[in-house]
Amino acid sequence: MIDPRLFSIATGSPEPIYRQLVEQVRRRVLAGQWAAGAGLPSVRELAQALAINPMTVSKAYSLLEAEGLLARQRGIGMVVAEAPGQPPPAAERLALVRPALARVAEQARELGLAPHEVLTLLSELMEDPDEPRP
Amino acid sequence: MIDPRLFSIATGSPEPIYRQLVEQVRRRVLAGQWAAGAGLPSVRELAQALAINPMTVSKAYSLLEAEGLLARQRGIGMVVAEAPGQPPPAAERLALVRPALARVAEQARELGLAPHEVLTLLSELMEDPDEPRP
Amino acid sequence: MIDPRLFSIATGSPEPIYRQLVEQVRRRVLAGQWAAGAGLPSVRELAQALAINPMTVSKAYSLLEAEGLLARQRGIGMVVAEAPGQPPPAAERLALVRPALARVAEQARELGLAPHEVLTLLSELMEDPDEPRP
Amino acid sequence: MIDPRLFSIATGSPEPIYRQLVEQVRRRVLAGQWAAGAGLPSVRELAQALAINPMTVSKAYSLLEAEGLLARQRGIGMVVAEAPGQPPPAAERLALVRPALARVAEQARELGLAPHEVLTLLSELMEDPDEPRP
DNA sequence: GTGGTCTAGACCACA
DNA sequence: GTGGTCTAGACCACG
Repeated sequence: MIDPRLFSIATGSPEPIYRQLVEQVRRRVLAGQWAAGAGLPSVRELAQALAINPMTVSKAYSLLEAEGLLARQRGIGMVVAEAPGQPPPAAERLALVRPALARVAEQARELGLAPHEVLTLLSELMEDPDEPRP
Repeated sequence: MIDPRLFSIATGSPEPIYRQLVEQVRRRVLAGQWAAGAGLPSVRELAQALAINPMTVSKAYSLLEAEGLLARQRGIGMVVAEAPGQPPPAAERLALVRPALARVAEQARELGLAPHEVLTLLSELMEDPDEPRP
Repeated sequence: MIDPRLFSIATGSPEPIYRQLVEQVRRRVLAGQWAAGAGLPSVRELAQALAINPMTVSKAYSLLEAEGLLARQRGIGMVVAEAPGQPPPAAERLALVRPALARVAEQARELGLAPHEVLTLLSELMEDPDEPRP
Repeated sequence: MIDPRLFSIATGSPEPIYRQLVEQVRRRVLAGQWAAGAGLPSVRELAQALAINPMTVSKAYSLLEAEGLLARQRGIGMVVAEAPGQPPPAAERLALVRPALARVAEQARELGLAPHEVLTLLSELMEDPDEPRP
């Protein structure tokens, strides 16, 4: 079973808890970090580990089930859904960051930044996210 | 007067409309793209152009006035405030997109994307944001 | 605004209330019975009309929004989403009844019924659902 | 002994597994497809063949025994009970699919489908259920 | 044990 | 006014 300690929520964030959970799971499943069929922590267990209400976890799980990323096994719990046949292609995963990237690009243009400035910064951030600011 | 068509809102975005407006104006003023004293569209005019509630525009203008970026001129409307003294250096403007860029970079890494894939996409988006997806 | 009295729930049914609502709305939207942009009853209003908890209505609306059939207009309420470009083709609507039809066909075969017997019955039911049984 | 491969369950269906089993058996016994006295697969064997919990099979068998369709024979297992007297007429068996068929017909009408479209689809499904979708 | 559903009530952000 | 989120607690069906 997937370790409940792999999940985390930022209580101070404006992003709702259930959505933080949804996106954590979605990214890990799409990236293939969890094998198909792997069992997720039960609603009650994860709720206790995160000190939140079980319904909040349940809501996240339900949305992921509707999305087809998780499957319900009755009496067992939630498991990672079988991939529809193919491992997720890079193009599809790339499409997931496109909207956020487009928003940043728009902001950079509004700030009058040159493309190479932004690209250089992104390159650094992709290589080593924890690098101290110059 | 500043053209209302320069403003845009993404209705599908989770970001509130008033904040989208605030940050668009803030970035353009900080980038020096609008001269001090330039007049902004009236609340009613901008609200109609964007098909949103006038109260939403008013809220954005009020926040920008409180921040000192806009000033209210009786009988004229909102104008761009005098620059506080110095034109902002590129490094400082670049720092404004750093958090958003870092967030995207983290998501991309979680998705197992290679840096060059993301950089290529950003490069395209910086050059021509309206380019149709392949 | 769409009349709340158009909605109905069968309290005795094993089908959950929120799902009854989801499917009622889905069929009507897909059949084009409601124009794009038409406003749905507010959560509170529909909840009161049906004498159920507002969260139950909210859950149904949220699922329909995730499915893309409804859209949230902030401060206004839920509206029927714009069709992606085309009115829903008959083939797509037909596909929606395929699983249920396949299940019935399987049952009929298990009962040793001849195809023409079942087809005749369905034909009657399609023409006049309230016809008394022979 | 009745071949365990005659049984099938749809894991994705909202219908509980034990009820899928109960109704499959009930239909086949009523249709006279299995002779009285024919032996059913053992609980363990069927559970393994369907990859489900033995308790689920046991529950289905118990319900069918209570209904009088199956009988428990010591040392042998479950067998098909003696027919209550008369072979069931076709009209009676047809009545068993009527409710499900009426439900599908109602959904099809709500979707604005023409009777002949639905009848054509059902005809295909009755002839060859495993035909690939066009 | 598992998840699902519904209720009741509180608080929040947005328009 | 709108919907969204979270909590708490109850009951149910399934395995």
